[in-house]
Amino acid sequence: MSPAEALQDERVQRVLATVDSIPPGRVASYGQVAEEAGLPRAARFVGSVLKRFINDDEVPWHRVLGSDGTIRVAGGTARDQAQLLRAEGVEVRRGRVDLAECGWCP
DNA sequence: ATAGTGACTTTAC
DNA sequence: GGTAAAGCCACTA
Repeated sequence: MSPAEALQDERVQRVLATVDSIPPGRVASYGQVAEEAGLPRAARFVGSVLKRFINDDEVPWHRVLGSDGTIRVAGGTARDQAQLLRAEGVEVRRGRVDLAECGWCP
């Protein structure tokens, strides 16, 4: 494995680890996750990674939302995300989550 | 190396 | 409270 390859893989691993570290019943924004992962402004990158891992049951991608707690997901995936969040005890209203109540505080 | 793209964020209207 | 534009990072072609 080449160094560069390992590096980009490490970034992904970092993001996944951060998302996995989000406690149940809590949600975090892309920027928040990116910052904790060591990529202060790579919120877009975080989204891209999560998109690739939607089929992965080991990653709680549904706990990651927009900066205002709004679900920035396209398609029917948003409904699944809201449903998953509700199943964890997160109150989802009109495609939105109350960050003041369920926001992740690291 | 250049250009285009994306589940973002912030500021302004 | 929506819509628009610019800025940001990393990836892919």
